[in-house]
Amino acid sequence: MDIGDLVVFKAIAKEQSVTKAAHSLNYVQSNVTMRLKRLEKELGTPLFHRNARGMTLTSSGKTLVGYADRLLSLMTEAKQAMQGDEPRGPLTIGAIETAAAVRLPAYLTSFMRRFPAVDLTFLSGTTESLIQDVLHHRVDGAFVTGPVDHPEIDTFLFCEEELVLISDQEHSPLESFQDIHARTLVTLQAGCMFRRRVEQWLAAEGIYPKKHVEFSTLEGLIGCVKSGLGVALFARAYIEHAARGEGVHYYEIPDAFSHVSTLFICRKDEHRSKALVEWIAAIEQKKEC
Amino acid sequence: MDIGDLVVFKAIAKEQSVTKAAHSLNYVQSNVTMRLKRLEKELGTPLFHRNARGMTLTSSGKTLVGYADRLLSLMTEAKQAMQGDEPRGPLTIGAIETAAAVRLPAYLTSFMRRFPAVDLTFLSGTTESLIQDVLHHRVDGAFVTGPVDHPEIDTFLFCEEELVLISDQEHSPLESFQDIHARTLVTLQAGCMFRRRVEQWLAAEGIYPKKHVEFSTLEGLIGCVKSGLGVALFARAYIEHAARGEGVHYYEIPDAFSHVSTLFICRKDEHRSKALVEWIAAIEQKKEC
DNA sequence: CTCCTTCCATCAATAATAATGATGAAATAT
DNA sequence: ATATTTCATCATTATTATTGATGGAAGGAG
Repeated sequence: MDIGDLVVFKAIAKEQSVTKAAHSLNYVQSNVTMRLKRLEKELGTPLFHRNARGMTLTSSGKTLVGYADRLLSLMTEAKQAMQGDEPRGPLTIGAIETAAAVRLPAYLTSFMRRFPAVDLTFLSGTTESLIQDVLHHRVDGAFVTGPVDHPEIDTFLFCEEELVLISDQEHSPLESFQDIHARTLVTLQAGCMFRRRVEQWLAAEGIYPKKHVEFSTLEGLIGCVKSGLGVALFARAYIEHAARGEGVHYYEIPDAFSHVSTLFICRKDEHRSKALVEWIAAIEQKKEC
Repeated sequence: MDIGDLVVFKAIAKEQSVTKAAHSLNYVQSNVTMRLKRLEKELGTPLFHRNARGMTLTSSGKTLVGYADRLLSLMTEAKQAMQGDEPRGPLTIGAIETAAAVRLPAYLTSFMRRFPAVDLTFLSGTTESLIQDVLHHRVDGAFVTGPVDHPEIDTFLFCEEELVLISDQEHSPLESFQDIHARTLVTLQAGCMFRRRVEQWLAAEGIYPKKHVEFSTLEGLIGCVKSGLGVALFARAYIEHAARGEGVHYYEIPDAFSHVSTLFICRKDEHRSKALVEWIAAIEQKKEC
């Protein structure tokens, strides 16, 4: 069943005449007749009564008018959904745990409020896995730890984090970083930039923690630090946010290792959906403030 | 936006590959590529990411999948609505007042229960106007007073009515039909078979009523007879039905004028909708009982 | 690293389909 | 009766869809 035939059919039904329908469609009469015949043949039922003065719908024809209307309006809706200026449709964003936790929620809420037709999905991963996700189109973009330098990827600075060393308040405060020798180091799983940074720093300082425990979630990690399991490197903003800092000591570490940038990345070359364009625009606008 | 293109698009989305989609559709690969390109051009947005190993949906593509599903299933539904064995769609039936009043309601109720997908519409008229309505497709069929003899029309006996003369009970009962000379004759509007029959009969008897009042509805007519306005010719079944006979005398008239058949008529040659075929079948079945 | 395979895009040629314009037949209105 | 209006049919032309062959780009295997 061809859509064009349905348009022709509707015109005939409206004009109650093949000739008039042909005029209104800027077709020749015989063409309209042929298309109607094809439609009737395909459906196996006459759609019009042929009167001497024109055409009137049969029972089947009346039924088809309803379906034709629905089909054509659904098709129009589909086109508008694809072409409309308003962003809509799915937008899948990846984020490392740390970014997802503190800075994103507020941003995300305002975006969803502004573009309610966008169907936002989030998933988390490590910087490395997210870069692969972006390259393979598994996500439209992702928040990762900088720097990222890849010929296929565009980067946008989202925020800068300062890493601090955290420990619990039950143990006596650390006198110097050398005290870490006697403590357990708690990190997220391999691949997390926080973990790589802490390893770089400790290697530079010549410090080797007594033990190493690996966690997969941020909340789990911070809970363990609080309960005295060990020390960890963490984003200051996150610690200071929402009273998560209670029961925790924190210590600044050297600048060279403390500064971590969170970037939003997406593929460079590709066509970007309206939703993604707006998402990036919102990030750049936020940076200005 | 061509439906065929949407089918091709869905195949590509399902197979995540132009080549595989071409195979599954029994097309050549280049053809599938072309159709996809056309669709993307028409919608002004890429629908797939081109990876080296195949195709993955873009954001717009994901949106379109939803619409394509809806469109295709609506189209299938439309076809089934047109071709399905179950009667459905509009069925417009005309009836003279007398038939519509007594005999039809029960029949109609059972039909609607049996074929809920049929959208039944009723309208009333005179035998003459209804014959024209049938010929001009304004109704699919009609109940009229027989006999009907027209080369384009098929007839089916619906029921036989016996006409009786009715008068009120306030006046003294009629001693003979000659008493009608002194009474008012109440009829339906011109064109009603009851009226024609009463005129034929009275002419044959040489009776000329004092006055003549014309009504347009049955209930109005019978109400007026009851209140003593005059006499009328009426179907016995209707008078005896649902206590309408209270307050009314009735008198049999000669056989030659008393028997009236109610026929169902419809166009002879035309394609008949499933609903109409069932409607006629039900009438013929009823006759057997 | 190179070859091999797999995938999609492009293009020219052909097959299929749609649109046209002319003609005919049937039914009304003049 | 005649002119007019209607839709159907048909041959012709224009357009579009499909094919088959070729090329380039990206992984995977050796």
